[in-house]
This record gives sequence, C-alpha cells and structure tokens, in this order.
Amino acid sequence: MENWDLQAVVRGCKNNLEGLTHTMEFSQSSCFGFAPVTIEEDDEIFQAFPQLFEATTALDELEELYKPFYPILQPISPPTIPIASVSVPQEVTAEEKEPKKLKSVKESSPMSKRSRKNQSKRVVQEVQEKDLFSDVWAWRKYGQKPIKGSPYPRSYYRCSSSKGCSARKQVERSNSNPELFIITYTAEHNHVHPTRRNSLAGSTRTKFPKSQKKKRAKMSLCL
DNA sequence: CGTGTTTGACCGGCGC
DNA sequence: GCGCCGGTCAAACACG
Repeated sequence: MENWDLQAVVRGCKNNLEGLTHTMEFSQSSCFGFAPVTIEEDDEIFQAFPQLFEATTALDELEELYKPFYPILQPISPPTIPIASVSVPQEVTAEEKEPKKLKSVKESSPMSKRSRKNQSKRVVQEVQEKDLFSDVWAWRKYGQKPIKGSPYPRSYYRCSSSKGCSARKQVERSNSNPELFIITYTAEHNHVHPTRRNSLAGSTRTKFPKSQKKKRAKMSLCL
C-alpha cells in the first residue's frame, strides 16, 4: 500500500516547510533538497492507487485521532526522500555508505526470506529524535547493528500494526548532525489502518530503562 | 499472556 | 574463493 509512505511523506511535507533551514549535506543531490518534489511522486501514486487516496480521509481522521498522542512534528523534519523506483542506484544514502548494496538487484534470483536487495521502495527521512515514532504505525524493533563508518548503530524496526505487514523502518543517527535521525522506510504496509495495538507492554523498559538485570545489562548504544 | 526490546548468530550479497 | 558487511532471525527476558 503506497498509502503508508504517503502518509509519512505528506506529513513530512506538512511539517518541514519551516525546517528547511537545516542544512542537508545531500541537498545538492537531484532528488532532495526540496521536499515538495515528493508530492509529485505522490501524485503518480495517487493516480495509480486511487482507492488508497480515498482512504486518506479515514487516515486523516485517524491522524487527527492520534494527534494528541504523538508530539507535534517540529520543523526540522525533513526533506522526505522517496526513492520510488525499483532497484535505482541510491546515491541518496551515499552518506550512509549504502550504494554498493543496491547496485545490482537480481529480480529473477529467488530471494530467500532474508531478501533485502529487492526492497522496491525506500523513503528516506530526517527527523528529530522526538519525531522518531511520531507516526501512527506501531513499530517493533527486531535488530540493531553498528554500521561501519558511522559512530552510531542502526536500528531495524518492522511494522507490528498488522501481522504479515512487511513494512520496515531503519533508524540511524545522522553522522553529520547527531541531533537528527535518518529514517529509511522500506517495503510497504499491507494494511490501510494503522491498527495500533497495545504497544505498551515491554516498550517502556528500553525507552526508559529502569533496571537492567542479568545479561541484558548492556544497554543499546544509545541510539 | 501478549507484546515489546535486546543481542548474538546466521545468512547472503558484494568487492577484492 | 574469501572476507567483510548489512539485514534478519530467534531465544531470552521485561513489562503491563
């Protein structure tokens, strides 16, 4: 469902208007540096998925509904960068040393369950820490890895709003501006409604660690 | 009990 | 072919 990143994109656009004062080192790149371009992309998407567009009314309602629960998006947010095409070389994330991975995608090769090269859609976003989880989706962390060349680890989240949803999200602190986080959305939600579940259980510990007993004493690398 | 995070191990792609 | 690296899995554990 394109709707998902559309929401992210739209929201990003909505809120980054004043945030453009922030310097993006990759702003020279042709794709970003001007968030509105994402809307053009969206237009195509809307045309391709009119039914989803209709659904945005419901989502808008949902958004309104959730507004009280997530922080008001602050300026800074980001040139949202939709990388809408399949297997497009992504200079976008050059800063993150990604390019080599995305160079060649073998569509024909039978990707196992660990397929990561065939991620057809990626949306890169820079947000402030408080906006990291300000979207309406529920994300469950499934991994964290230190990234070579980056002092900060990258966290991997998948959508827990719906079972079987393949939507994923990578969160990495920006190298150049540690106050910002680079969010990379991959795959798509296969459900329209962000059926947020009870996401409280187990979630408070890590975000506000109280006691770290046993072997879990090692806290994450403070992402 | 359900849902969440943490983390080491594993897997596969890619460059050499 | 080998090693590096990024992405994912899954077990263990925490929390409400």
